[in-house]
Amino acid sequence: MVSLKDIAAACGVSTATVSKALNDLPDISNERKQYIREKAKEMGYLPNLAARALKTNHSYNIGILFVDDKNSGLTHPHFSKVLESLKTEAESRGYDVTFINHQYGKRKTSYLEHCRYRGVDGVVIACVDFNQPEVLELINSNIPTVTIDHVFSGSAAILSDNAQGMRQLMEYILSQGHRQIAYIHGKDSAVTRERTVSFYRILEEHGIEVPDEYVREGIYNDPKEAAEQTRRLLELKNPPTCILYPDDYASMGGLAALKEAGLSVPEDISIAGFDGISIAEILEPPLTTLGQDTESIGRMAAAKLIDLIEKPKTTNQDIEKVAGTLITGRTVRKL
Amino acid sequence: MVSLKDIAAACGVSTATVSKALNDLPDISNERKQYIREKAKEMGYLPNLAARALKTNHSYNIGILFVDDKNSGLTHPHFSKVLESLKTEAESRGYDVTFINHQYGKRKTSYLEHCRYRGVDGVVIACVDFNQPEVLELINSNIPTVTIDHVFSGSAAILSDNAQGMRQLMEYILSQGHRQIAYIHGKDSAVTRERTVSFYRILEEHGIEVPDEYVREGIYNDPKEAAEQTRRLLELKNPPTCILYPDDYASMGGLAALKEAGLSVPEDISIAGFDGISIAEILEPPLTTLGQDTESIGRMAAAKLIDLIEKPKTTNQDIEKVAGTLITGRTVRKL
DNA sequence: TGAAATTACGAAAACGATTAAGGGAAAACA
DNA sequence: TGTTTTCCCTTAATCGTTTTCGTAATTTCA
Repeated sequence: MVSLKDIAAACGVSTATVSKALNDLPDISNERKQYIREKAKEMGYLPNLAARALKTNHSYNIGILFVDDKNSGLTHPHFSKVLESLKTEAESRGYDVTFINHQYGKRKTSYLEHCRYRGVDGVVIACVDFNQPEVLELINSNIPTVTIDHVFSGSAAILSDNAQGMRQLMEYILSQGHRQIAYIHGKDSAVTRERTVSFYRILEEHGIEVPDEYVREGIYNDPKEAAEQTRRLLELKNPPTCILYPDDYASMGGLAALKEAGLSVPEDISIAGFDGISIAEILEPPLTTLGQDTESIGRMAAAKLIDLIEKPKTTNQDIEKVAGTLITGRTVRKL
Repeated sequence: MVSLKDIAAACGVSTATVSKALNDLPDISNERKQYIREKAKEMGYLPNLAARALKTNHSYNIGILFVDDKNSGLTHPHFSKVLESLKTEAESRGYDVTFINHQYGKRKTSYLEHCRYRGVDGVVIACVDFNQPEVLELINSNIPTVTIDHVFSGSAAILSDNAQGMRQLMEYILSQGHRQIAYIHGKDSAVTRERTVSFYRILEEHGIEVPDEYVREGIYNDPKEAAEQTRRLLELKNPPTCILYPDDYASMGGLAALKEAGLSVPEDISIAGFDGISIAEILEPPLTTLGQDTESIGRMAAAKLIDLIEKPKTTNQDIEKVAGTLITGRTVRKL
């Protein structure tokens, strides 16, 4: 591997000069700067990141902390898309992405330890239980953090506009004439609360009362549980004409349960998901859902974190909302 | 951050001694070794990876090169599961995982350059066009590599046993009485060839002739294309009783096309996928498919690569096959 | 008991970069 | 002409490890 020293030798200057030339510092005459840069390119020079990191405490590496209940990791139907876009943005700014966890080699480490050990410059936190002390420890550390879908003092945040999304979805369903709308929501979390509150508010605005049995707790991304809750809803004396699921993936479980019960969607009963994962659109009929702007969420999270890393002056407490888009699909029929 | 120097000071020894004690070198008396280790733990010492990497040229970082035609990245329905298991295994052995690509910051880099720059200790290569010169350059470099689903001289490989998988799937379909079996395969690749050859061979073994129109080229993980090819098959004078798709995800496109054409599965026509992605089992009816052992593939790839990194004596040319499992599902009916 | 071998440690160089401080030469100024 | 600035460049320290080599102290052996 060619190092600064080699270039210095080839150019007949000191390594300091080469370093400055390559980093575009003002301390070097223009012609020499050009010459050195050309020579470096010609020699195929690649800076040694380890050496640079050692000296500057800057690794060009950002961490992702992402641990959902179901341990889906990279296979999470919704977040894998966010991650993909996050990764793309990070890469385009010269950062690599490392997953943070607490199993490291033989020993358990805290998230913070893993971050320090790997020397990440910052961390994006998504989809974890934000009340875990371990997570708090990380957020309260001096490592810059950006959280997704959760606001935390001491951390910037990117939020999907769940309330507005729920509104778009509900307004559409209501416009199709539905009045008996059930909602199988996910486990309690900031996102869940936001959506649920929005759900109740919108119905109230329309003067519609919701029977308690219509609102049930399910589990995010758990089709079996969604199927189970769906069966419960079907047993009601007065079953809903439309069922909302916590997410698209769960809604597929609901769909299966309905089919098993001999009902067809949307002729006999309507359903809607949330997220807009890619499978939703290739179902027949395509799923009615609220498409989250995963591309923006991921990109903005990376961008914000890197801004925080590179210009720490930026306030640590800004929050950006990302709007979703209604995907009409065909699983909600006109009554 | 506490460094070797701090521990050395606290223990009244030199940094060399501390380093040796922590790395369990024989050059240190046992009692002192114990004492130093305790002190280090007590002080919350974490080694500085950058410094270590600089000195040892070992980053405890492995690269993943993974670029499919559809640029699905982390959202690839099948490989995301392989990656997840790969990542888990790597982490359990103290390695982090970095994605390799050729957009890095502003400039384009070759895969090899990215690897050298990030200083990865080895690379797992999957799902790329193995004929690209860039990929060859990487494989022929001195960086240890493991390829998935492709054999290359100069690289270890983990292979899914596609021929055997195809056999299991076909034998099942044949056992259900099907004789008119169409196959929409993916674009040409080692995997595609292996499956296609197996497909023809098995039919031949059973004395069944395949009309040319029954074997069509589709695209992996492309439901739209699968739908299109499905429609073509339905137009035939003598349409098949069962359609094989390149993968489960594509088969959902086929399923939608069939449904649109007013056919129900499996009553009117049977279908089968390949891979065994999680959605397959929550469809109603659940998809008949060949489940690939993604867990093993990912784990073995990571394990082999790390073995290669840590004990370079291991031959560079060993190949392991991973068997799949038939997932019966209910989309192939008995004729 | 004296020589050889072993053990346990430390001093110091190195890895490849960044960067503060210093200095020589040219340019600017009086 | 002498002094001050300015411009470029070098020297050298430093980041936190690992590792070679030297050596003092101890043990082993003849």
